[in-house]
Amino acid sequence: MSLHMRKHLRSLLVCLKTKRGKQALKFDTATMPVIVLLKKPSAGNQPDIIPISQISSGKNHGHHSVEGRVVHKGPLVSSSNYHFILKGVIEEDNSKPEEKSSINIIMMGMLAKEFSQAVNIGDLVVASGFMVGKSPTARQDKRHVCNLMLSGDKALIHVCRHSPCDLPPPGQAEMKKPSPPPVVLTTPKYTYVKLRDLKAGQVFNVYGVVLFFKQPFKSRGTDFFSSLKITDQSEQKIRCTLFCSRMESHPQIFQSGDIVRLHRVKAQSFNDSLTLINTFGFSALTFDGTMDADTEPRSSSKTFHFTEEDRRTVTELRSWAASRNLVSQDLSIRLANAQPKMYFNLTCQLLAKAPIDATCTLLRVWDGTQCPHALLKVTVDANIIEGITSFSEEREKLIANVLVFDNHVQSTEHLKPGDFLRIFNVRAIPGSIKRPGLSSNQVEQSHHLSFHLHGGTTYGRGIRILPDNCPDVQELRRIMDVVHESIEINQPEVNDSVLWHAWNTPPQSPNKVNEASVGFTTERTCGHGLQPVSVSELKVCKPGGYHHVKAQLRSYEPLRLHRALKLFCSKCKSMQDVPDNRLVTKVFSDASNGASGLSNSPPWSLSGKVHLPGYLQAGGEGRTLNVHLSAQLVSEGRTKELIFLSGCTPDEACHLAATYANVIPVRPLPGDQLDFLDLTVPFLFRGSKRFYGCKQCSKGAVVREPKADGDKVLDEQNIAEVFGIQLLKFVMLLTFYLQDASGMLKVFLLREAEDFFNVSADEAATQQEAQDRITRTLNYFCPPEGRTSKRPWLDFCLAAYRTNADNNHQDYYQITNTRTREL
DNA sequence: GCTTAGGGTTCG
Repeated sequence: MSLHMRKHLRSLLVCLKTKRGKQALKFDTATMPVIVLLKKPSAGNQPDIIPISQISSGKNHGHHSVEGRVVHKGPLVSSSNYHFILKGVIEEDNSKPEEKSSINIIMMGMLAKEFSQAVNIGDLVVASGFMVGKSPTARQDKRHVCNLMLSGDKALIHVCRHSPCDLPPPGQAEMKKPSPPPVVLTTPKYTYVKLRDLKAGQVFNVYGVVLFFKQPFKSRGTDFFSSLKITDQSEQKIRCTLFCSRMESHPQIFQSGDIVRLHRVKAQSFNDSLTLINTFGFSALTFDGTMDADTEPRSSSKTFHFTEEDRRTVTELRSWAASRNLVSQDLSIRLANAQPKMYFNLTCQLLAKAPIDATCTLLRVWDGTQCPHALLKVTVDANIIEGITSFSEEREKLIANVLVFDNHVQSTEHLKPGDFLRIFNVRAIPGSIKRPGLSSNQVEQSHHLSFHLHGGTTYGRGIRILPDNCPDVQELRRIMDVVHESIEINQPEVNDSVLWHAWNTPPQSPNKVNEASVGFTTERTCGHGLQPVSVSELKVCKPGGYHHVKAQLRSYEPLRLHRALKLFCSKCKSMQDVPDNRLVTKVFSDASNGASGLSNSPPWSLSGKVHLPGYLQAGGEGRTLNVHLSAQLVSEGRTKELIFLSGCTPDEACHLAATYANVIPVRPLPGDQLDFLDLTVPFLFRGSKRFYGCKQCSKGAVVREPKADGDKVLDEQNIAEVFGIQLLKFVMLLTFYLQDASGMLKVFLLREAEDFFNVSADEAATQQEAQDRITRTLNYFCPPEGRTSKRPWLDFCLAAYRTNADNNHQDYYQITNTRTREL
């Protein structure tokens, strides 16, 4: 490839990139509508190229493309319907005069814009995914009687630059650089109408909250069909009937309450009410309807138009829907709550699938919870199972067999083990049902549940794969991780593993181990006269209030207990992880490298050097650090109360904290000022304790001379106050998964964690003994080597609450008025 | 080529 050609292509691609950036549109190079190629695509990679003369409006050109050289390129025109339109003409090379070998091409939408920027007159292009229409200008321009219309997802234009002669001669390379669009474009603006204002026969763009939906399914015709009912602030409920040849072009609705944006839908009267039907150029975006959820749209198209105003519309619809309690009946439940005869939506992970017969497929799924009812066991020949064929006994208890019938068998074909699914309108069927094709040696149980997805699409029956970024999937993964870990720990063969021992540093004092062998229990300290309820009863209680339960601790997280420690800001109420030691070391080291060490000292300080012995450094010969002392404290003989260190490591700060009451790592600023290191790391070392400040609430914190009036002791409180630092407090946060015969319940241990363990978070942060007590307690409640029967039954008092931000009516529970007692 | 389906529980 010649140099000027490379240059030209580079400038072309750069231009595409920057232009896109300005439009703030989503692009994926894989589906970029205009693709610049160095070679013509090989025959296998694109539809058949047919001669332009063979184009006819009566033919199906769905699999055809045409090739031609661009002989005319019109201006890019802004259009209210399609955002942009551009007309061009392509002509076949070596064309015969008697053939109609030049044809008008009309590009719409982003394709037009891309074409305008990327393609020049003289370029050879291959167009595919076009519609064929009658050319209204055929008489005048003497070109082909048809024109090619390119818009939407399928439309594609390849620009072929396969030989140097396609490129401009060297001298013209600069001139041929794509110029800005020849028309001044206004920002395209879509207008949306409220559902009450729809008029029959007209095409609209609308927003709506989904009240009901059916997954797209193959119609008897050529398209996938999906149906939904939406509403908006105008209180009108409107049904939508959508036909798209591609499954992905349908709105990707995961649950009722999702919000859809539909472009180019036509209002039609059907059965005395208006229905919306998609028309040419239809596109859909879908948003999570949950308040405060991400406003990232779900779309199969990479080139949708999405503005801040859209974001606002979504937010408004969300809060409106929340205030109207529109989607109160959430049919999604966990296996733990499945009851006989229930219809429900199951969000789960597929572990294995197996064809039973032509009308039935078995899906083996789990959602991390255990169904309280005995489940149907299905015996299937291992070699027809796709996915994991056998599970441990513990794992098997968590797996549900879902039998999928008739039309849904087809939609299981593309499912892969590991996929996260939502199965809509599953039915829990009690008792034993004979199924065709199943061997007779299946275990019959008197009271078992089986799960069926019946044929048909009533009530939105169907299966959908949920993408990884879906919040429900993330939640599921998290639960599964915990359950998975807890199952692994319960496996005897894993019990001795290095991992397990690594998590549990052996208790420091052997005496404590003996004490621990006696065990622990919990007791409630509240005066509530409440009768304990079962976990499943508790879940159906009205929100709020206190509840007593008797349950076993099935698992907890974090399993690595040091991660239960958090830093809490009492001012902004934020909670953060304690920074990892490697991160702390890096911040210290960056600060040392950035400091020259030669700056002047603040006027209030006495500066000097301190020598540290070599054993602190690996193989080092000792280090000399820059130190600053408060002149006033020194004059009062209180030299050992406070020292500022610059260029030190965290270990060195710790080491000096044995000699000096307060050690503050600093870095010199230009001039004679000192500054704190990044507030990610401790700003103060006192004895074995490290103190952190809130980044958010400590803006404007400065190192200044500490005031130590009279004999006032300098501690973390008054040091933080003097410097303007908002001190963070250690807290503990654990999640317990409590279980009784009726189900599993996730509860938090936060506010009263210190009372619960009878250990302060500060102690847990620094003292081995405190850490041991927590570890021993949890090991007793949830024995790593133990089976369910070994877990003691524990009494809890729980406070139930709903957070304001949450609109999916998820209840949360926190352990309160409960403490552990040594037996 | 211009339909397909147009919500309201099941064969198993």
